[in-house]
Amino acid sequence: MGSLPETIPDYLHGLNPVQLDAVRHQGGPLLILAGAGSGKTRVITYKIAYLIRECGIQPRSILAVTFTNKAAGEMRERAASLAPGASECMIRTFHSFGAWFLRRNHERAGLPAGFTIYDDDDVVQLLRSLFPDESKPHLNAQSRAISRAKDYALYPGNDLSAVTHQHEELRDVYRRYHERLREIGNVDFGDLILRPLELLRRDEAVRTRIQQRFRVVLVDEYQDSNVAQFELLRALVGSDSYLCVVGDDDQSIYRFRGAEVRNILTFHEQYPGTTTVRLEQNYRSTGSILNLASEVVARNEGRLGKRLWTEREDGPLPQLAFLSDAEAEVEFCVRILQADARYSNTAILYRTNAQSRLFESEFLRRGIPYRIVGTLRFYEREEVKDVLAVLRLLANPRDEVSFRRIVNKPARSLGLKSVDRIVDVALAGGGDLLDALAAAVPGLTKKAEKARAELDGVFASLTGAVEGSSLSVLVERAAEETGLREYHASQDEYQGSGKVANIDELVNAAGLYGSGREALAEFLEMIELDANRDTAAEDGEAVTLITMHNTKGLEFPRVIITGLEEGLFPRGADEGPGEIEEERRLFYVAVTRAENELYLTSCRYRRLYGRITEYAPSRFLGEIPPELLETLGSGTSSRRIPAASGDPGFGRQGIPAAGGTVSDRLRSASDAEDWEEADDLPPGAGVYHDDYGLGVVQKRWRKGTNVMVRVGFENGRIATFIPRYTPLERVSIDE
DNA sequence: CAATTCGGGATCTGC
DNA sequence: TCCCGAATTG
Repeated sequence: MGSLPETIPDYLHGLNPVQLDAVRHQGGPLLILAGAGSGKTRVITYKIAYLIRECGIQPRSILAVTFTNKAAGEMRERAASLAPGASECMIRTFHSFGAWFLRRNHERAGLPAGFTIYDDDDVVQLLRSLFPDESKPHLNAQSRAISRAKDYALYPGNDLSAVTHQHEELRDVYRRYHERLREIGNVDFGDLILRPLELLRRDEAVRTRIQQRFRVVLVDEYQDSNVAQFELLRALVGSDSYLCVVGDDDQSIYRFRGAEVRNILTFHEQYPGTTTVRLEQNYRSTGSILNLASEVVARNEGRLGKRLWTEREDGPLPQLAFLSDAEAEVEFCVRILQADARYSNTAILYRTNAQSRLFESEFLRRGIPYRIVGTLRFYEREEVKDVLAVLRLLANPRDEVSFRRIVNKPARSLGLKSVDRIVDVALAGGGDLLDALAAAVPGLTKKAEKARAELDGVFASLTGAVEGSSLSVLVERAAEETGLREYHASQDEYQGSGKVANIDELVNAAGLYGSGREALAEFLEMIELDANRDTAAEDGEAVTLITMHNTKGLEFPRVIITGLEEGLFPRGADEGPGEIEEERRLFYVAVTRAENELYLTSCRYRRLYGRITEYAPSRFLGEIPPELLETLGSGTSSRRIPAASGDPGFGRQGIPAAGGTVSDRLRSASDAEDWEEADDLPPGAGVYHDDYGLGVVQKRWRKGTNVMVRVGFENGRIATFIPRYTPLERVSIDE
């Protein structure tokens, strides 16, 4: 690596001293612990520029890995503006890097050139064709377990008990899935990491070549990496490569899909000689927002520890509103929105996508413009997946999942039986389904036989078009000649959906690619991996509706975090302490999105599966020192705020309501509900049960004529009771 | 083989 | 409450 320049180049002058250290660091491994809003992207992009401009590193020997395409795109753009050569760097997501690598080495990796990527839905379909008698929920669970196993780099032969309790069953399911997927010649998301890892481990020539190519490896959002990615990184980084990872252990929120916080917590052990740099100055939020965030996350045990600070002033205190129900919550948000002409200043955050519904319908009704980030992903739409299935089948004719998807859509009298016969013929002869379609298939009815011949004609013609015409023409013809376009057009007609428009969008997108098999594979890869590109225009005055997970990396002048109720957020109230810590980190992420103003809302009643359920306020509210926020309408709370205690899973006290506050007025409507039989057992109340001991009421709802309560006990048990029949003694649980 | 109806169960987060 | 899959019927 080049020598340190004597003077600091001009373009680095905007950096603070710690950032500058991180940018100029050379030699051994570097871990940058970058707090929320600490200018992380800035540091990475400046570092890329610095490596190119000052250290004489070839741009093409720099690999930067991110977790989302959005982050990759942003990094690419910003780096290129600092150092023109940076456009030659390889800046990709882990998965997209894996796909690139496999595409380039497909032969050595044992894959056909036209392999495509199966998403979760495809995986379930494949499992379904292997185990037709299993229920869908069960297959969903198996698919999740398999993908989790792959996150941990586990194979069917490994001990899978970490992934599921039914590991014997999973082993068999996983094994058959694994074999079938190899026969088909496609990969799933996990394979995009695992198969490059396998190849690098077993093929020294490939490993040496790639290690020589990438002299510098940068990883963003390292706290979200999983075990397989950790291993891949290790195989990728040679002894003379420079490795720099950037992340924030406090923002690790993807455990459910295999992210392993330990990767970042133990990085310095895995890579001896690591230099650690902490970016703790926050440039985003006011002091009072940061105070609140820090207080909450400080309760987590498993963290490296870091305290954000800011030069900004304290600003207004975050506000907390207790509301009666989700309708009142919408109303509350609307009022905040109306205090400011700029809708785009505000983001409304929620834990689950389902919560967006009420906001959508109300905003639609009132003419409040909004945009939803990341719910319906473009390629997951039915019509898009249909057309893609045709294309994928052209790319890889052994793709059984895609074949089954479109063979009888629109209906052409090829039912399950006939399709099975065709697939059987294919399996008997190498697995090529398009060949089977062209062959004589025994046992078909006259009608089915005619349909088979027709479909064969369609695919023969499309196959011919793969090399001959441009990709957008191919996509167009694929939609047209299979009848999918017409099929969806008629759906549009009586549903008023915009399916054809989406197909057109797909045709458009294909226009950016060339022609031929390679372009086709590249296009399909982009669609699969760049899942949530917004079809709607980004700009314009609109409120943002978004899940907390999706806000990672974003910021807004004003943030409203909704649904702070025990059981909704944190969600995994009945799971282990690890789950709660993860939820707490998610809360931290959500809070630190806010630049100037922060609002928190908590509803007493919420409709769940058509039933009205009463919830206790989120325990996180009890973890905030009262002086750090303003409870709406008065200085005192109008509802029981859970008091924090040493044991994060337990303990809160009943503070009787203080009347006459704004929040009281806001929640008038549904309070009229009577809960006679369990009147002294509202959520948050302490109870004693003869067998289970001390507990806290988590939820209360109606079932038929009975009132039910769900109680979380000190010993970790969760149980549901009908208070009318079960003796539950109301107790005070103050220490 | 396709269309209609009915009943039971429930996606939490997402590359 | 809503949606999907199974059973039923044409």
